[in-house]
Amino acid sequence: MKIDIHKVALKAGVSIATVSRALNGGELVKPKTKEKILKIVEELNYIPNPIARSLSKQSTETIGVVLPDLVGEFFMDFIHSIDEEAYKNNWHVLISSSHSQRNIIETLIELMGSGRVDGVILMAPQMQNEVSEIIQKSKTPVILVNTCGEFSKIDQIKVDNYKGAYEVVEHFIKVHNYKRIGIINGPKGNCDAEERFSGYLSALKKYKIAKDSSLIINGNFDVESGVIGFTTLMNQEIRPEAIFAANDMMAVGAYEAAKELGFKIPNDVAIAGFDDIYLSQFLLPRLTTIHVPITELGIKAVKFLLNRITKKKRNSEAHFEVLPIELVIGGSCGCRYS
Amino acid sequence: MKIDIHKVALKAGVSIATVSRALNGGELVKPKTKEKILKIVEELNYIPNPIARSLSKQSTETIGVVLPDLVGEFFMDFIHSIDEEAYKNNWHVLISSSHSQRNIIETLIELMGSGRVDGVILMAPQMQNEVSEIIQKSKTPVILVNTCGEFSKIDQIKVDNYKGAYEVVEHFIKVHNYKRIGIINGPKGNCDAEERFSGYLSALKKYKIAKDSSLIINGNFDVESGVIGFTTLMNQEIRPEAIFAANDMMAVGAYEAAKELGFKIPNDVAIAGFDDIYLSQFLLPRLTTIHVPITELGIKAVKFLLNRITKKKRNSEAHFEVLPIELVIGGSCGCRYS
DNA sequence: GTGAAAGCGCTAACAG
DNA sequence: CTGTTAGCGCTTTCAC
Repeated sequence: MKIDIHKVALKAGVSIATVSRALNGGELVKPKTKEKILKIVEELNYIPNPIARSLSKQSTETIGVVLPDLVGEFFMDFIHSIDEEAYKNNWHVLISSSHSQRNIIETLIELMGSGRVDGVILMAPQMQNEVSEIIQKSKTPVILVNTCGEFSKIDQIKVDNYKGAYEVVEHFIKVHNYKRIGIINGPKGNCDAEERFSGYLSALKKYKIAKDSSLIINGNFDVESGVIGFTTLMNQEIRPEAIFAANDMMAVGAYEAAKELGFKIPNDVAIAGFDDIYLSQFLLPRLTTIHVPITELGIKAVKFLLNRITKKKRNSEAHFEVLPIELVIGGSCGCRYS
Repeated sequence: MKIDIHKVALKAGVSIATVSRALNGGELVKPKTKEKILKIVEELNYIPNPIARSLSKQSTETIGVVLPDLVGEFFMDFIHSIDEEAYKNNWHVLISSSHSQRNIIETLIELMGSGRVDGVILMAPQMQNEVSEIIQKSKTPVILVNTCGEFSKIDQIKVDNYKGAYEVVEHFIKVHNYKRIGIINGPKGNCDAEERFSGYLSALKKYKIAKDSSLIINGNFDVESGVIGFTTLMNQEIRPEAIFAANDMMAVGAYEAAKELGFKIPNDVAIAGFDDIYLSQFLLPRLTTIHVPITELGIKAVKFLLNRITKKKRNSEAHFEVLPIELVIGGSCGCRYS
């Protein structure tokens, strides 16, 4: 038998309003009454219906998370950190991903318009400008994660792709004295990829190494394009001494191709990646890469979003934050590593 | 400005009931009227409030997923497949995991009692019997995934752990003629682990190899316990010729320990795992393991659950299904593999 | 302090 | 075919 607030009220000999107050507000109810009610709630295992509550309060106490995809531990870690942080604040989390049949914009619009969530965390490295307009028009607070550009009224938090790439390349140059440094890029239009590429270029410039377009290969963040990228680079007359793969998955592809083609890492060519995925520590030699603080990203995203929602800071300055990354040295860059 | 069903009705010059019907039922509305309404809905970007709808219909069209944890690609893949399948049926998915502060039972009870979902998929390899009672008492349909035992009234779907383990060990014996086969077990009380252990024992028995308790080590499914397990096994006077790690993570630990201690796989000792995680294909040599059809598991879980919910098959026989696994041959068992 | 009653936005009889 | 109306379960004024 479904037990509702009326049953509790009946058994306690009070009105439903009092039950509601006892459960929420707090001190507007006589302690004795409250105690009695809570006891009965306990006995009956009464759980207030959150749907009804949401409808009445016009707030759901849940945040939506819109992701480009639902694959890999990277997103899992992100979700996990969001979930934990939300739970600490007694909020719920609704995950939405762009399905095969549906793109991110639709997902976002439906989520914001539906009243199903009070705010959303949007991770969209390939965000079109259209999206920012939609968000600015909406009354639902949104925080952008790993998006490019800066928007006047939207909170934003991201990882320091530029610096990460810069540090990798600088490490190649300063520590190992490599001059011919190739890069396997991420996909066009992907903001993470573009920032990483820009970090690569800056480092070269800083150390007065001329940009050589034969060393710049396009990839799209998957293993396969790492294989192709590596193969292309190493099949040239003059080979690179080092290759920066713009993410670890492509670095994995590079390892595969190296094995296939008989190149030794780092003796024949050094490799570095970006992301510090779990797998990267098991590659032989361990991959030199950039650690991305994904957990911190999730936690902070929740914090700022909740701030925006509950503190009614709807009009305050947009928050913009870039999280620092960290160079993780493995053996693939030429450093000795055990 | 929030736009609701009244605004649509007003603009269309009909009652809200008609709008509702035009949007839902279908053919009880004059085509002309319907068309007009739909046009206005479009214009206004009206999205029916799912909260209100749920309250009214007493159904949410969302399924809950309760997981032991939110870590690793295994769960990510599971979630992904559930999400896709649910989306195909226009259902939503709510993910709940046992948080650091809260156990799986509480999570389950709250979810079932709240009215937030119409049914739940519960993955609980360490399920206590208490849970099955709770489920049987509840009116919310639940499907159990990867749980031990069989319960009269609860749908259940799982992976064939027993057969998987059996096949691995049989492969060791029949193909490679190993006699001394060690095992690094999963945690006590974990059903997957127990079934795998039982498969191991059966295979030994079948081929008339005596059980040797010095070859049986306890682990708990993490890398660390793989390291310890391997080390323990290989530090004995008489070493095993092969080791079956009850999951891939522990096999990874075994690889690490092997490298540390200077053992070559598979020459000094053969290794096999279980799960076929993404990482396992990048180990050198590639790990021989058991592929678990996680995607199929998710899809079927959704299908049976929706069946139970929508077809009102609340009383029909409980569905019990064991999904077949598949032996994946790498080089770690001694087979040649490129 | 507590109760009565008016919604929250929508669906589903019940009339017409 | 379409409108009227009574809920769905809860929160929240407004009275008392």
